[in-house]
Order: sequence, then C-alpha cells, then structure tokens
Amino acid sequence: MPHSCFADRLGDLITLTPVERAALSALEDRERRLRRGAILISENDRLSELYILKQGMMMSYVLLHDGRRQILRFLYPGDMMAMSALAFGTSPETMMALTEVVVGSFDRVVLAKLLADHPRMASAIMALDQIKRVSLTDRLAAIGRTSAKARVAALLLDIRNRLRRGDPAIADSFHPGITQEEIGDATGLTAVHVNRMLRQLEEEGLIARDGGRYTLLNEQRLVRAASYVDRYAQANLGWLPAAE
Amino acid sequence: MPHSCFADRLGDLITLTPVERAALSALEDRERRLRRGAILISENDRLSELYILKQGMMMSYVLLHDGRRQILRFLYPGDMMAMSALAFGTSPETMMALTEVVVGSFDRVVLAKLLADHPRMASAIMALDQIKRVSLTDRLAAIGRTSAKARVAALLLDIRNRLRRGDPAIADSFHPGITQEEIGDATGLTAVHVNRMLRQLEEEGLIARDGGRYTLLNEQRLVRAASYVDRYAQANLGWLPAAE
DNA sequence: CGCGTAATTGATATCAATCAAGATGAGTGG
DNA sequence: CCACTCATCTTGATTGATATCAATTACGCG
Repeated sequence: MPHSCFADRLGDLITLTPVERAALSALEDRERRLRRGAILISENDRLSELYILKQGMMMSYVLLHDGRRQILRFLYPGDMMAMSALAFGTSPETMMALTEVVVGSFDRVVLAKLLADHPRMASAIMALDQIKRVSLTDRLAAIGRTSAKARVAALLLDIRNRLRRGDPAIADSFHPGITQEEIGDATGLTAVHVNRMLRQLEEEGLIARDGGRYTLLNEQRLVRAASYVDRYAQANLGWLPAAE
Repeated sequence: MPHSCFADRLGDLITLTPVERAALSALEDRERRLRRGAILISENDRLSELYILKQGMMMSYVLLHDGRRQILRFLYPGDMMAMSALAFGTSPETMMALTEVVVGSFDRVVLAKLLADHPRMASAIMALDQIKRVSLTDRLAAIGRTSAKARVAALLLDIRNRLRRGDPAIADSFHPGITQEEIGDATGLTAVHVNRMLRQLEEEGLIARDGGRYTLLNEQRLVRAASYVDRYAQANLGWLPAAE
C-alpha cells in the first residue's frame, strides 16, 4: 500500500482503516517536485486542483498593492493546500516552496468523490480544517492585540511544535529554515524589529540562537509570554463513531 | 417544509433539491432565543453542539490575559457557529448576541450523519468554509499589513455586504449595530483611534454618519483605500456535479 | 430629568517603522 | 585560494502611527 502523508496526519486524530488509508493515498499519487523558491500557484492563477505537501516546507502569502507581504501560513508534510479551489476558480494566495519539496496533486472532483465514498473522512477533514481555522484566529488575535515580542515568541513555538509533529526527535532545538524577514511578514512586523525582539528574547534567557538554529531555553515562560496554545494538541475527535 | 436559513445560504452557491433542503432544516428545528448581550457559549465551555443563527446578529471573540478583546467574526442569519465542536471538546471562543437573536442547534453527530447521507452537502459546506477561511486571511493581512484607516474602511464594506446578503434592499446606507469600541476590537485598534479614522473617512467624503447609521458615499474609492475583496461574491461552485 | 453608555476631542507617551551603515556569511567565478 | 557579490543579520538614530490619558459632550432610556 502506498504511503500517504495526509493519512498520517488524519491518523493522529482518528484510527483509519486500511480501506480508508488506501482511498486517501489516491490524493497523492500524482507527484511533483519543486526547487527552493519555486512557486506552485500564484495569486489569481486558475485553480482546480488541490495539493498535499509530502516533503519539505512551503508557505502561502498575499501581496498588497504597496508590495508588502503577509505570510498566511507555513506548510509542512501532510498539509493539504489550495483547498480554496473548492470555493473559487482562482487562487486567493500564492504558494511557494521554502525548500526543495515534493507535492501530490488531485482534482477537486476527486475529493468530492472521496467524501461521498467515505463519509467518516468528510467529518475528519472538516475537523482538521477547524484546527487550522482556530490556529488562524489565534494568529489574528496575536497580531491584533499582542506585542511584537509575544508574536515572535508565538511563531517560534508554533514552528517548533509543527516540526516536532513530523519528527518526534525534535525537542527544544530546531532549525526553522526561514529568514527574519519571513518571520516579520508572518507576524506583521518589519525584519529590523524582529531582529530586536529575537535579541531581547535571547537576553532574557528565553531562547538561544546559533546560525539558523534556535533553542527554546524556557518553554514555559515563552508560552506564557506568547499566550500560546497548541491547538493541534488539544484536538479531540472522540465523538466521531468508529469505522465499521 | 420548514424554512432553513442555512439552506438559503448554501442555496446562493448551489441549487438545492427539496430533499436536501429538508435535510438541512433538521439543523435548525431546536430553537433558542437570546437577549442582547447574552452569551451563547463562553471560551472553554464544554462544546458538543453546533448552532445556526436564524435571526439577529452575534459576534465571536477571545479575551487575552490583560483583558483586551479580539473580535474574530460578526455573525449574521444563516451563519453556522461553533464548528470548532468538530475538533475540540471545549470552545476556543466566546459567542455573544449583539441583538435579540434566534439560534437553532444540533449535535455534531447529526452533522456527521447529514454529510454521510448527502455527500454533495459535504462538499458544499466545505466550500462555504473556505470562503470563511479566505475572509479570515484577508482580515489577517489587513491587520498585519494595512493602516488603521484601511482596516476600518474594510470592516465597514464587509458589514454592508453581509447585511445586504440578508436584505437586498440595502444599498449604500446601513446600520451596523456595533459600537466604535467593537470596531476597534475587530480591527486591532483602540476605540479612540477608530473614532478619528471614521472622522477622517468622513472628511474625505468617503462616508457619512448619522446616529448609528453609515452611508458609503464613494464605494469605489473606499474599496481601493481598503484593498477590500468580497470573497463571497467571487465564490463559484460550478465544478460541483449537480444533484441527481 | 437624570443616569449610563457611547462618542468626541486634545495632549502626551510609546511602540514599532523607517532610514542609514556596517558586519557576517555563503556561494561563485577567476 | 582569493576576491567579489548578494542576501541576511545587526545596530544606531530618528520619525511616525497609534495608544494612552484625561475631559467633555451627546444621546438613549427609564
């Protein structure tokens, strides 16, 4: 049976049957490779396929008139991308590879078919969507109502947690693989100010940095400073009836 | 056949069969009334039901440690609420009535059953979710990367468009029914600064105000100033196979 | 009429942006 | 192996947008 990154992700939430896993793997068999910096879909491009990130790291962002950029989300293996294809004919956002990546693609009609054949997957995918939505509202609240330092701290915590999901060996030390400018574009700050906030976090003994590597020295205080909540860890799909 | 606000909403996107409409109306038959200011669900309350707003206006928000508030969304008739119940046992946000309201409620298991029995509804509800998600990312970009004036303008445009969806008679003049403090909590600004921004928009001839009533005097310039996009108007579910 | 909430306005403070220069470091071509 | 280049990071000085503080004023409502 072919391996499915997306099934692994769903499998963290519910127990999947072999039949369900097989059905999900159909979402990934059309593979495509991208180099670092390559764009999978640009804002306003025609859109009818969805993608699953299988290897590497990507991000999605929008550009404003004045050239400023807002990064909407960093994407890791198992993440479904371009779900907006379900509602729109053109993409509302740009998706770019931050490393070499492998993505699987499938037509939106294939997803509709999957939902029809495996209704339990429909509920599970919707639940997964809700986790993403709540994470997004957390970020909205962070940008709207918290300090620059808190936003940077929250982003570091979030990236570490998401990396750890793909590699449980990761503890307090990790390599986000993004620039300070990207941290700024994700948190609504300038690169210069991100630099100062990182320095402050460092001086306060909350983090350490070396090259592109970050170490969380006091996770508890960091979580408190950032008002950070790991929504994925809180998820609970116990209410969903087991598969037959 | 009982009337369903949610079916009306979905019906804007796809043509529903009478059978589908009947199934959707099951999501609303358990009615509940709330007075202005009443709280439907508080942050961290146990959660196992979903709701559909049938009449009136609500909002959802989160509170931070320091008492600051971030309003996540204003809710209008036809909006499904508390979908986070699909993924979490407790609510990540508070939902409060801004006027007298009527809501319908149903258990999350009922939704799972509906998705199983009517797979086309599963795709349509997911598409509707995507519209909401993209609107949320628009707001994220606005708060992260645009000026106070642009954010206030965008909120006014959005509220007008959403009110108009419920009442096509609404043109350029409308009554949002929210305070300047609430505008601030939705846009990440203080009430004082919202007041100044409204005044500026007024002085520039973009809007007029009278009591709680707002009039858009130059919608085109306002849309430009706000970089506003009406995602709901752009939605297109043409790819979804018609019902049999 | 009186009370409480919301709106308004001015003065001042603060956080983060902008502007300006280096410093560091990883490729790259000679 | 070195000189060069470009991106990234770093730091200081200054500006600017928005917050905060402090009164008033207007208004809906009992």
